[in-house]
Amino acid sequence: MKTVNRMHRALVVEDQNLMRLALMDQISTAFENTAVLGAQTLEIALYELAKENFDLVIIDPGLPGFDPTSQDDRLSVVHRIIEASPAALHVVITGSDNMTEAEQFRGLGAVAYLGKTGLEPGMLGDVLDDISTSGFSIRLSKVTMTVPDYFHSALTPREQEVITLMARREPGMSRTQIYEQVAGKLGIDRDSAEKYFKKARAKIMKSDHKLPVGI
Amino acid sequence: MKTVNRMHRALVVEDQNLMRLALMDQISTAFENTAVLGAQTLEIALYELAKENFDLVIIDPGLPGFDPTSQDDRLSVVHRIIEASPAALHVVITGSDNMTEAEQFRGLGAVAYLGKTGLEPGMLGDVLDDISTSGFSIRLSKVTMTVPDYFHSALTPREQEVITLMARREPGMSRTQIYEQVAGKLGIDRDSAEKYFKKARAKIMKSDHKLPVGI
DNA sequence: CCAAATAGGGACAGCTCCATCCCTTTTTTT
DNA sequence: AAAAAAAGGGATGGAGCTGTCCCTATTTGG
Repeated sequence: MKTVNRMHRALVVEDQNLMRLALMDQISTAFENTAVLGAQTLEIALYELAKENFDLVIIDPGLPGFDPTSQDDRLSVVHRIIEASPAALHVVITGSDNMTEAEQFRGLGAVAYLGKTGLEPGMLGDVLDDISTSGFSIRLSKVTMTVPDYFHSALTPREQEVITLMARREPGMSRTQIYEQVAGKLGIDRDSAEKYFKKARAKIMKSDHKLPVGI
Repeated sequence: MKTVNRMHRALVVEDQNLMRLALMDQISTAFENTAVLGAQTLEIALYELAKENFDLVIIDPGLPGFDPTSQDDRLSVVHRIIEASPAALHVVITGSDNMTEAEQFRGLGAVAYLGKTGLEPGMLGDVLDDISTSGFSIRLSKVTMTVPDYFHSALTPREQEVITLMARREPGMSRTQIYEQVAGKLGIDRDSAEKYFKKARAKIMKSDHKLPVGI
C-alpha cells in the first residue's frame, strides 16, 4: 500500500510494441495520476532514466541490439537499467523464464521476475503486494487456460465483462445463483448483472448465431 | 475490402495472455460485429477450429508443450492449425522472425508473417490490404522508435490521442499548424484539438510538473 | 399444479466523454 | 503599433454507457 501511493512515474522497457503498450495500460489502469513512459530500446530507456526519477521500471531483457541467447547480454541490460535508477522498483518480465535467471536478476537488485505466459491482466497489484510482504515476487510461466477467451466487438465493456465471468463459472449452478455471484464480483445489483448478460447474449445471437463456450 | 467485410469470426492462438488479449483487441476494434476467440494452447485452438468455421486465424508458433528451438515443432503447430481450418486466412506472428521461416510458413499456406517488434496497433488493416493486393504480407521486426511512448492515467482517450500525436510531430511547426494537422488526423475541428491538448497538458502539469518529450 | 426460473423487453436518471463555440489575457511576431 | 499566436478558461448539446426498477410471457422443476 505504501508502494501503491507513491507510484507517480513508471517506465516500461520492452521492444514489442503491443506488449509494451499492454504493460503501460496495465500500470495506467492500476494507478491514478501516474505518468507511464515506454521505451523500445535501452538507449531511449537510459536517456529517460537520466533525465528524471522513476518509481517503477519494468524490463524485458531481450532488447534489439543484444544477443537473445547470451546470458551476459541479458544481465547487462538489467544491470545498466538498475544502475541508472537505483531508487526505483525493478520488475523483470520475460518470455523465456527460469529459476536460475530469476536468482541472477534478484542478485542485481530486481524485486520481481515474471514469465509472460500466464501473466494475467491485473497482476500488478498482486506482484506489488508480494514485494511489500516478502521483498521479492516470482511467477514462472504456466498454462492455466481451459476455456477460450471470447470477445465480441458489438459488446460494451460491461457486457464483455459479464460474458467473460459467465463463461468461466463453475458448472452446476443455476442462472440465478450465477447472476448473484457475477453481481458480487462487479459490485452491482443482481438485476443489473442479469440485464447485461441478456443484452450481451442477444447481441451475440443476432450477429453470430453461435454462443461461446459456457454460455 | 472483400476480406474485411467477411470478417465475422477470428481466432488468436498465443500463449502469452497480455499479447493474446492485445491481438484480440486489435481485431475487435478493427472489425464491427466480429466474434474473436483466444486460445492459449494448440489443444484449445484445434478444439474450437473443429467446432466452428473461422475467417481469420492468428498464430504464434511458440506454444507451450513444444520445443521453442525446434523448427519442426514450429512448423508442425502452424501446419496442424491450417489443416484444421483450410478456409481461413492464417497470419503467423512471432518474436523471433526471419526470412527463411517466412518462406516455410508461406509454403504451408499462411498469408502473412509478422515480427512482433515494430508491430504497430492498427497494423491489421494494412496487412489485409497487402494480402488482397499481393497475396502475402511480410513484416520483419525492426526498431522504429525515437521518442518514448507516454501515457497518463488522468487523461481521457481523446486527450491521450492528441498528446501522442503532438509528441510525434515533426519539429519546426507552429502550434497552430500542428493543431490543424492533429485535427485533420482525428477528423475533428482545430478548436477541439487545441482544447483537448490544453486540457491534457494542464492535467499532466498538475499531477507531474514534468511534460513528456515534444510537448 | 404451483412456484420458481428464465427469456426478453421498456423507462429512466446519472455520468463521462465528445465536440463545438465562445470568451479574456498575455506573449510573440511582423 | 498592429496582428497573430498562445495560454487558460466557461457553456452547451449530444451520445453512449451505467445502474436500477419495472413489466410480461414462457418454461422448468418440485
